[in-house]
Amino acid sequence: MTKSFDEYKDRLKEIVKSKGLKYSTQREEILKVLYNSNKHLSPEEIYNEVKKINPSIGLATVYRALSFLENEGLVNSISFGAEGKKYELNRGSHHDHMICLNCGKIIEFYDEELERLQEKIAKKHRFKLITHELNMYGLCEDCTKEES
Amino acid sequence: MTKSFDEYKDRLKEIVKSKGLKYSTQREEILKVLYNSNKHLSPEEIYNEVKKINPSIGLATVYRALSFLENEGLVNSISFGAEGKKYELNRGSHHDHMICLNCGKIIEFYDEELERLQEKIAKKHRFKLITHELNMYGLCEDCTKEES
DNA sequence: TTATGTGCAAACTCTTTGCATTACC
DNA sequence: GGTAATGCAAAGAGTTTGCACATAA
Repeated sequence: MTKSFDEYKDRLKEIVKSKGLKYSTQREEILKVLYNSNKHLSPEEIYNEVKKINPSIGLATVYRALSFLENEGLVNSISFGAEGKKYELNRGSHHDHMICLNCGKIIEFYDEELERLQEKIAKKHRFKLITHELNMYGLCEDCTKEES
Repeated sequence: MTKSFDEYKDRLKEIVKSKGLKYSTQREEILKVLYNSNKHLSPEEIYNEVKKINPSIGLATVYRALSFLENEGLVNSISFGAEGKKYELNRGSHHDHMICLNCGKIIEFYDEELERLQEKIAKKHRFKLITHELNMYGLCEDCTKEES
């Protein structure tokens, strides 16, 4: 089952309150854009989306809000080679990514065995694993066909 | 057994020749810096190292050479979250990385099972895997002790 | 000789920061 | 009313590009 936007909004309110900070509609709007997107968005893309709701928002606010939201764990970022950072809403489920080198499509996946194996590898090196990022690059189904 | 620098140098000469390009000492010097380093270096760090050998080299040359060397497969880059791209000599063996969030140490590792598992996952999604990058973030042995 | 590679500086892109103003508590 | 957050513009950091000159083939 998928969470409603209000649940994320409430979580944001909680965080803001617990830190003695002030609530702002801008942060909420940015969160909403990420909620409504099923893709990973760059700061610039997020900025353009939010402007549709709130034309007077500034790019700096987007950057500041994204750092804030990421620090608070509401949002995750993934960084592709040269293309820079992209953001997605943290929907509570960890996953990794396959990235098509031809069309840029991103396939998210989660594999239990993969998670366990990483823990095992970390342990072998006496490394305390906190998080990880796995990006698999190649060709998606459509682009494989296209190639032939 | 570990390859001598001349082997990398010869490979560079081969590539340059086969493409009808011209050999330059700058590219060789940059390759040498990477050969002598056991760490991942940023373009800036590489620039500073090369300047010790060749004080008149320009930063732009370093960037151009790194792109070239990476395209030709002599060098690999890995991109950490915000810290940008770092480069290492491609010593022929694929590996992944564990990055200590406390001291920044990078542990390289290779795990056969992990490679196989990724192939399996890719196949399940009809994805043609070409390459991948796995970064595991956490605490290295020393920093785990320090924490207690 | 001729085209590639280089060094320098300027241009560009992406991100952060300072500051006056706005808006939440 | 006091302080955090915003919007704007300017500053920074990192990287790329244009151009004249140097250099390998």
